[in-house]
Amino acid sequence: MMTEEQTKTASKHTRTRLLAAAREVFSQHGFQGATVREICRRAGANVAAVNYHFGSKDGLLAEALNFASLAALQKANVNADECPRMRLRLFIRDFMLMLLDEKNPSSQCQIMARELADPTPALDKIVREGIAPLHEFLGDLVREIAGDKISKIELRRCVHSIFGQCLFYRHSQPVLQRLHPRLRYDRKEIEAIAEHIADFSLAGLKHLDRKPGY
Amino acid sequence: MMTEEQTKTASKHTRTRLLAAAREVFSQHGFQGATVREICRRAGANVAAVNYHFGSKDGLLAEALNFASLAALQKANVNADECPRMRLRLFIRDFMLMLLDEKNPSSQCQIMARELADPTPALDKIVREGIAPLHEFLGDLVREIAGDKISKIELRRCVHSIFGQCLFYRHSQPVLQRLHPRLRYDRKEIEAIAEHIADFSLAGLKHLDRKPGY
Amino acid sequence: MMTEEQTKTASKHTRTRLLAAAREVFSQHGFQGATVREICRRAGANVAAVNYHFGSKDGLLAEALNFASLAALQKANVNADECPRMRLRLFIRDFMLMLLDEKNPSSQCQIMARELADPTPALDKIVREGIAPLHEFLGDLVREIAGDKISKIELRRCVHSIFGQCLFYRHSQPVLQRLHPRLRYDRKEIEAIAEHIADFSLAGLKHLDRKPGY
Amino acid sequence: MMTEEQTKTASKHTRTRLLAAAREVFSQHGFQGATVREICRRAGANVAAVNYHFGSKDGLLAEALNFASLAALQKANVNADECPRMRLRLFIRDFMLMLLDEKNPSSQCQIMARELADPTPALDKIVREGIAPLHEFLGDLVREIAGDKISKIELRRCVHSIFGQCLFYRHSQPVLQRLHPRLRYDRKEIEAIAEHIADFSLAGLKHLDRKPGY
DNA sequence: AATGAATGAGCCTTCATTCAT
DNA sequence: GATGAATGAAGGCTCATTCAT
Repeated sequence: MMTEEQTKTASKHTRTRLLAAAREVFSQHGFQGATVREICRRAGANVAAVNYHFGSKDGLLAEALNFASLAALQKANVNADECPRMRLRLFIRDFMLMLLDEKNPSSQCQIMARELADPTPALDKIVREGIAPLHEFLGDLVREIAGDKISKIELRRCVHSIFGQCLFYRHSQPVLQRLHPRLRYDRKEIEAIAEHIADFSLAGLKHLDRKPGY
Repeated sequence: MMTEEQTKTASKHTRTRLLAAAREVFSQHGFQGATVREICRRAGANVAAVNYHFGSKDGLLAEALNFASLAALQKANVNADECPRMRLRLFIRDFMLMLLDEKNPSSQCQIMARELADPTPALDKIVREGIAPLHEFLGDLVREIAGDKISKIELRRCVHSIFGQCLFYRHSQPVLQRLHPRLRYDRKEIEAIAEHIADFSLAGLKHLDRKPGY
Repeated sequence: MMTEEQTKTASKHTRTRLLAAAREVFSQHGFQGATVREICRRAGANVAAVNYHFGSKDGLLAEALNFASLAALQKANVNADECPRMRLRLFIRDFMLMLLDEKNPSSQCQIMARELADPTPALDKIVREGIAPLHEFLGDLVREIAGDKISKIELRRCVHSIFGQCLFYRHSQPVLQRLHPRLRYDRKEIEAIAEHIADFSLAGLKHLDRKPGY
Repeated sequence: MMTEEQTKTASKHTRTRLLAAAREVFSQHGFQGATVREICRRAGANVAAVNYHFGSKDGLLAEALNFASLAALQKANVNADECPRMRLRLFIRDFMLMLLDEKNPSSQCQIMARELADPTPALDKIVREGIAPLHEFLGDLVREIAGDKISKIELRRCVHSIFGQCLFYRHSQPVLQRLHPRLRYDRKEIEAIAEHIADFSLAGLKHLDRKPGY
């Protein structure tokens, strides 16, 4: 006999619920900080469920990773019928929304961001399939904006500058909460921040024209 | 019976050696990843030493934190007889050297950077005594450069943009190692990166003149 | 949808395949060391198959036991048209071949030999249906050789001496592999060992004539 | 506050008590069948004690092994002022007493006998330090009895025959208990068995004279 | 002032077994 | 007749912490 609540919870397959719970817990506590027990508890499953479905905690992480949203973001950007500078704006905005959306507590980006500070064996896969393509994508976009005069090294550093500005709001979130306790990162605020980063970065990129070779 | 070497090592108070060891281990493995045993082993002390001297692992972290170098960095910058833009260059360079210097494995900044991703009770102290003053300092400097027309909000975001670019190289180090395995962050490379960040940021700041209020 | 291969494999009842797999795994890893999963995997069956068909791991062991080959060995020996001493030689040779034959990985004897060291509930059945008749058989044979003068106690000890010599090569196999790494137990070697045991034992039995009553 | 019982139990150092408990449990259940929890329970220690003192279950087994009694047995035999045949009798008797003494439930021999059926990483050490010297010792003794005409191969097989007879009473104990439920292996019975094995074996060895080269 | 020994909570994993279909 | 999914008990081990000296 199940309560309605349980029925509802159990309606999705345990496997799927485990993945959802894992994304939540991993993004909140990091891989090391997360416990299989907590994940199973949230998924309404037995402790052994993780090992049954994914072989190990590592295996669960590997499957919890999902680069679809990152790929979608890139695809949408390529398809946008806009000039490169505008597409950079769009990219930063979409990326920031993805990074900071509180409504999606199991955001892939949060898990990935966690991995940076505390790498696990899964980081190789993350870099290969998630981050490297993203850096390449942004590199291409920056090249379109900055022109061919920009050196490879400088291009890379510009990409880092842009990602650094964006990721700061995720990595430093616990700090920012303490520095500015009242600030809420709602959609409007996120878009404003994205606009700032875009302005700031486009100005930075423009500057390179006048200091070629470097 | 102790060898001379041991006597020499033990001559510094165990307490001091524990702190040094803690800074090393915390900066390398993060708070959660560090183990009391490893710290005591490196300090040549007993497992119980940490709890004896500092009450707990948390207490050890709290005492291991040392904001002197951060304060020194700010003081040196204020005293520099340079224009604000040049002082921003200096600041970024010194900050980056502090963040990435591999020769100083117990860098406070590395510990603090770790804390961002995985807050412990010590984070409050870190933010209050280390990060908040630093943000304020950079805020003042940015204001000197950008002028009074810049809004408070915009000022804050510029500070974030600068710190974000700098911290990226620390937070994303595991990723960067995989993306560019050959790159070594020696002093020359760090200074080049700092120069890029300064150029990029100064251009970003300049741009604000033409978009006041925002 | 099944491939023809699978169909062919599955054509034997799952039950039968489970028994075969169980004999293999039990003889290789012992009862405790064997896992239901491994048995089911080798049988190409579901994890639940063992419990479905045999109720439990214990039940599987009970059914996996098969004393047919032991009975056959005794019957063949009885039917051999030879003198008792020659029949003892035959018996030891056949028993050793059964014990050590590597080509028959699911040998009953190997399972039974395992049981000796680590009794399970199945041991009662093994003793009753397998070992006790065997001891009785060998006891009769020894009596034929040693004559009626030999006491019951002494008879029993002689049976033990013979079985002990034989079983040593199975029980101590891991040790023997380390003591004499190069030695291979092929058919020729096994027969040579059997001949030695027979010689040694017949000499031992003969000696009793001169020391009756003991 | 401790009860007198606890005080008494705790009077020996935990480490020592753990070793005693381990020998008991290992000899009763084998390495795999033994649980760290049970060992700690019997030693009146915490579950973590084993890992603290011995690093792991494996480490505990390695330290629980003690070849002193085996070595003592050999030394006593060498020092005995007897003829080789008599020394073989003595050896078998002492060895059997060691193997079967029920008053010493943590007998090294019982642990070693367990290892044979289910080898662990410790078996290498056991063979190297315990069994190999023992086989060598018995080999030398047998050569003294059988003379130099005996081939190396035959010598080895005789050693195996003698050890096989002795070990049978240990390995097959669960079976023997079921075959002869009334029989008790008290000192008198053990000595009688040892005498039988010695008689049987000496007769077996004598026989070799008449069948040299083999 | 400091330590070696010991603790207990908790973690990941394995395994035989059971459930629902 | 048989299965994939799920369970719960238990196991070895790690770790920060505490105890007795």
